Amino acid sequence: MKKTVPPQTDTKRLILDSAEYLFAEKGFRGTSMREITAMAGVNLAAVNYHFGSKKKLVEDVIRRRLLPLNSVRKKRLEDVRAAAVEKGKKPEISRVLLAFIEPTLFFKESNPDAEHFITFIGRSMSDPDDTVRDVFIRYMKPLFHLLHDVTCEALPDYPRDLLFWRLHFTLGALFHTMHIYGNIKSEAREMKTLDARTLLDLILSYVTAGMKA
Amino acid sequence: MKKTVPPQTDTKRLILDSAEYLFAEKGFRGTSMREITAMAGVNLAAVNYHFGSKKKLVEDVIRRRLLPLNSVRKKRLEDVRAAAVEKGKKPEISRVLLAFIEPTLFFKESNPDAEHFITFIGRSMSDPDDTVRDVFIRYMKPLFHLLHDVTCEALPDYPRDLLFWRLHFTLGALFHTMHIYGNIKSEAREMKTLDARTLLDLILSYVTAGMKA
DNA sequence: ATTTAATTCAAACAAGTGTTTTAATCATCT
DNA sequence: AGATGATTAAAACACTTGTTTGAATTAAAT
Repeated sequence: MKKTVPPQTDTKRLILDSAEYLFAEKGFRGTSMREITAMAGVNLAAVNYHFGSKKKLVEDVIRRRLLPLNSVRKKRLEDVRAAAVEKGKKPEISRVLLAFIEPTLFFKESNPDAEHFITFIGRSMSDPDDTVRDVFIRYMKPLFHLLHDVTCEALPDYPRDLLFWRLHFTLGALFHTMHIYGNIKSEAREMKTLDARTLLDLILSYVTAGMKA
Repeated sequence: MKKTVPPQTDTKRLILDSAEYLFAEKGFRGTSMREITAMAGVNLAAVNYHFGSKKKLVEDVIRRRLLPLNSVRKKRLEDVRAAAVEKGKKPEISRVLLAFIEPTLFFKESNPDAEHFITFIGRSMSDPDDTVRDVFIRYMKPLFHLLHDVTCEALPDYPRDLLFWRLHFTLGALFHTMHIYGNIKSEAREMKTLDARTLLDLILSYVTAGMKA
C-alpha cells in the first residue's frame, strides 16, 4: 500500500548534496555525472534513475533551496507592505531592501548544509549554460516583480523604469557578493572575514543610498 | 605581387572573433573547438597550431580586448588623480567612478566588433571555469588596486576596508549590467532599449550615491 | 513463502571532447 | 627555377561525456 520511509530518500539526498557542492565549485558543465555519483557514494545510473537527466537534476538542486528561500522573502516583502498600509504610510525603502536581502545572506546560517548553494545561486543568473539560467530566472521572476512593485510603492516619486534598473544594479551587487562570500579561495585572503550581520549592514547602506540617489 | 599582410593574420583573427562570440554566447566550456573553427571557416587543427591550446586561446581572447581597455581606464584614473593634485584638492568620487565606468560601457561602441566581449567579460569574474576566472582576475587586479587607491584619496575619511567592499558592490552592479546589456535575448524585452550614455548616467548616479552613503 | 515492485549494480553505448599526426599546399627567397 | 619554411588539410588519437541496458539485489505486499 503506502510506503513509509523508502531508502530511496537517502540516495536522492546524497546526490542533491554532492551535486550542489560540485555545481557551486566547478559549474554545471564542469561537473560530470561520475564526479557527482562518486562523491555521493552511489551508482552512476542512480541520477538518471531518480531524476531522469542531468538537467532535471540541476533543476531539483535549485528548487530544493530556492522555493523555501523565496517563500521567506515573499512573506517578508508582504509584511513590509502590510505594515505600511496599516500605518497609512508608504513603506521605507531600506526596510524593503532588508526584507529581501537579509533572508538571502542569512540563508547560509539557517541552513548550514546549504552554504555552497549561495555561491552557486550567486552566478546562476549569468550562468553560461541556458539550463541553469532559465531555471533560475523562471523561479525568480515572480519574486522580482513583487520586489519591483513594493519598491515603487516605497519611492512613488521615482519612475518605474528608473527603479527597475536600480533594482538590477542592486541584484548585481548582491549576487556578486553572494558569489565571493563563502568562497574561501579566490580573493578571500584580501578581505577580512566578515560575519553575515556585518556584511548585511555594509551592503544595505550601499544599496539603500543607491536606490534613492 | 607581394602580400603585405600574411594570411596567417587572417586565420588568427577569424578564430579570435568566432571564439569571442561563442564564449560570450555559450561560455568557455560550452563551446567546442569544432564550433569555433567551423564558424571561423578554418581547419580544426588551426587553433592548436596558432594558439597552442583552448586555454591559451581564451587567454588571447581576453587579452586582445582587456589590455587596451585597461590602458584607457588606467590613464583616465591617473588623469583624475593628477588633475586633483594640480588643484590641490582631493578628486571627486563621481569623477573617479566615471573614469572607470565610462570607457567600459563605451568600449562596445568604440569597437563595434567587440560587442560580445562586454557580455563575455561581464561574467568572467565569476565564471565557473578556473581558466577564465584566473586570467580575468590576473589582468584586472592591478587596475582594481589603482581604482581602490584613487577612491581612498577621493574619500579620505572613509576606512579603506569599507571602500574596498563598496567597490566590490560597484563592480558587481557594473558586471551584471554589462552582462545583460547587449544581450538581446534574456530579459531585454522587459527593459526599454537604452543607449550607452543613458545607461552610464543611470549606473553612475547609483554607484556614486552608494560609495558615499 | 512467494510474488511483485523498486532499487542498485556493472557494463556497454553512441556521441563528443581537445589534441596530435603526417602529408599536402602555399608563399617567399635565393 | 627549385628549395625552404610556414600554413592548411584530413584523419586518427586517446579520453570523457550523459545515457541506457539487463541482470542482480533488496524491500514490500499478498
